[in-house]
Amino acid sequence: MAANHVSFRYFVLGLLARQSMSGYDVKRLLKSLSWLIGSPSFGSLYPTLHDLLKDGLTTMEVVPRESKPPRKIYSITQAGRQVLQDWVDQPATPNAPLKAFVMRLILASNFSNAGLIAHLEQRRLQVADHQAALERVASEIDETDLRQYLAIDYALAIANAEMAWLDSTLDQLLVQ
Amino acid sequence: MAANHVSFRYFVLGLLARQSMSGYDVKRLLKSLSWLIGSPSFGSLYPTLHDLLKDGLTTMEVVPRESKPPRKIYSITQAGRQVLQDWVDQPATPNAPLKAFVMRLILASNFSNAGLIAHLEQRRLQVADHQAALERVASEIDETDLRQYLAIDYALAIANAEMAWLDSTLDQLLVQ
DNA sequence: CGAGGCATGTAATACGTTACATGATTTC
DNA sequence: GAAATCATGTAACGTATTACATGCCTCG
Repeated sequence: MAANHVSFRYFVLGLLARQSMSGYDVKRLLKSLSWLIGSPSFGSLYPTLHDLLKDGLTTMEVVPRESKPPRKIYSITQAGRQVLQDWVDQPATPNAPLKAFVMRLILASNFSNAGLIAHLEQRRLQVADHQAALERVASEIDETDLRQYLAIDYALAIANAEMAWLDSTLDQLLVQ
Repeated sequence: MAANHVSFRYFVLGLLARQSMSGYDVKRLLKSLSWLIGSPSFGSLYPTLHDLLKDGLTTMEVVPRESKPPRKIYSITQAGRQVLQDWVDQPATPNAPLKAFVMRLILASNFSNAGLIAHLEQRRLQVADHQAALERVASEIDETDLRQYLAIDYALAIANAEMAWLDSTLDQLLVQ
């Protein structure tokens, strides 16, 4: 139920776990990371912040400023940290989109090493599946039209790069 | 206005331009390509198909089968091809998500060489921007926590791979 | 004999974007 | 002096997912 909403909610909570900040700050941070995960509009960000507050996962402090609208600084609570930890420790859903993987990757780096490794290994399995599926498709169209092959070739290039990164990163984490 | 919906609509139309098929066939095809673009549910696919038909961009033929529900085969019309061509020839929106790029890449391979090159060059500019943004973020956090650097490193690895693919593919297309 | 694929479709619900509202300050 | 950034928020609207409804066939 509502996996996207839930993960975005927790992702925002995770950003607040690193550092207390205002909604505007969250937006700015998200924008700088927007390439692979996108950046939600204020229309969904502010209500999310209000929900987290209402559920006791954050607290909010109004910081007034002279002749400017006051900033509202959100901080994570103990309850919030617990909920976040539980979420990060959960195994990823089987066919999670790239976006979900990256969001968890950003947060997982704050938590247990074992969880991080599990997360990467889970992703490795998925990427391997995708590679196989892409190669299957490639073998079917290869001979007909080179132009049609472009998109598959692109996807394979990305998948191979991701696989290489996962392998080398897992190596480094396991050696430690 | 509703760029996502519009592009998905046209993307389906583009798949029908390659080959006439049923809604179920479209779903299967989308699933095989689902890695980078996702695969919509029937709840949005069937209404989209109905819309395209209603707007005269496709025709539909009911193919009955003994003791099975009949299949509904959709084919693109001349009007549909025109609309599709116009859409493909449009320059990509400035900050289009990866998904939109891939959808257009899949379709662009069916159309003009010049349009395809323009599409790739447009994307090249965007990826270069992203690389710069990621490196800016990387330089800010580098020294503090190596674990936090992971997600940035991941994104950079993907961006670099995409850049390499774009360069080599553009080379090939321009030589011809 | 149950699970999953084939094949279509609708309705309720949840989600997200766009547009609106307000207003000072900084940058070109 | 216009445009962008800072800073918050709500309401209308569009879009998508999930769940429901139906039913046969095939593979293990």
